[in-house]
Amino acid sequence: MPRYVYQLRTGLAYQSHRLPDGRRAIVDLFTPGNVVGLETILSLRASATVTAAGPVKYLALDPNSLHRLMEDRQVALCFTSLLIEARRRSEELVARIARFEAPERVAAMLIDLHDRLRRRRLIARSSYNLHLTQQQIGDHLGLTGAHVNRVLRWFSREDIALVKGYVVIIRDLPRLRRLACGEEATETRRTPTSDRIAERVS
Amino acid sequence: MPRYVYQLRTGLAYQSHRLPDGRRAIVDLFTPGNVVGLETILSLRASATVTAAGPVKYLALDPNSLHRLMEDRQVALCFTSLLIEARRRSEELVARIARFEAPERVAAMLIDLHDRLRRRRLIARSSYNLHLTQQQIGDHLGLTGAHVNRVLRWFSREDIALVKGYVVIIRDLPRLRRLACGEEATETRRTPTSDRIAERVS
DNA sequence: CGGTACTTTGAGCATTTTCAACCATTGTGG
DNA sequence: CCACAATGGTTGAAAATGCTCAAAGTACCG
Repeated sequence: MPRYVYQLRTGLAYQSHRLPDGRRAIVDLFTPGNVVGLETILSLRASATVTAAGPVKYLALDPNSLHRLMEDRQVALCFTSLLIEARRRSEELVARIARFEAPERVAAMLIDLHDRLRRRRLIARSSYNLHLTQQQIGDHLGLTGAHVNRVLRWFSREDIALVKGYVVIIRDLPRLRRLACGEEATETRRTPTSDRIAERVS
Repeated sequence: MPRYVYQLRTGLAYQSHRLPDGRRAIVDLFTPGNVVGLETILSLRASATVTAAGPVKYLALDPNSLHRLMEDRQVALCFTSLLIEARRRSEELVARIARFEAPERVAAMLIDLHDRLRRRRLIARSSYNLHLTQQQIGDHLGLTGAHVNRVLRWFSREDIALVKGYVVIIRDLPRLRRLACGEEATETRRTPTSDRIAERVS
């Protein structure tokens, strides 16, 4: 059953999977400009749910208009490019969750959103709107809401970033960025062991 | 700099990211039929490395032939479909790593590969070839090699599946499948608490 | 053989979860 | 204006899952 395709205009939306026992994973975040439901290009059913996080505006494309648009080679290429972009987002998220510690994950998410919004000139003075609860952030990063809270408190104490009431204020962008790249030791990280260095040069 | 696109014919390959301090994440596994390097369709540089896991055969497409092929609408659609499939793989991997416990992650990987190979009739009697070290499996699932080992020993003791010397033998497919869906309690999982059930029905 | 790469295992430890309680804010109906 | 319920944030103590490190075992290969 073909469905609509949406382009987000303002606000934030996310795509999530839910497990039988209630666990939830938020597998992608959408910022303005992102297109939702690209898999319906090929009339495939969506496997996941998309939810608006807070108030959003979007542009809806019905399946017929979409097919007409896809006749145009340029438009088709553009959609392909959006798909490639979405895939890269997913891959980076995998790496982030698989190999980052909690503070790095949160930092990476904050930086990622900062950069995406900034590229669209939707950001002023390193502050932006993030309409997600700490539980939702946890579901996105593979953490519990409680632990997200602890990390955010730590960011706050260290004056790295403040996240309060759906607003993010980045106080130390360079440091946050280093954290987001796994280049800065977190609270308790040890220095690399000798064989980890050995592995690097091999 | 446009590069080649490859279709894997036999064997296994993977795409990985590496962090500055040596940590590695294997963000996608390729089985026969999968296409590697799709992002070069749009002349984008690849951000990740692709590695063959053991002996492989593949078909290489140089950028020129690729562009000629893409003239054909049907072929272009086919590539789009491959991209959508790749994206779905990534999303499922995110959910798996974010919300599954270690045994579920390993089970999900084994089942996923089993199903993908079976669809291509590359599997006989629930046994197949998996040319990955336990360390590589860990890098794929966000675990350490040592812990992957413990999970595999447990699968072996419980006679769920045997993974030895790059060969997987599934002994209890239904149970492995239940584990892979998060529907079966692992070693130490408690029964769902009442409010988790409450969340489910809400 | 010696070497290399991988697996296996144990002991101790760290990060993160669980569970529980309490607080803050906001909206709602009386 | 005041309960009040509902939602989300904050925090602590205990538990656990998974990690680190180290050592020994196995298998293969030149």
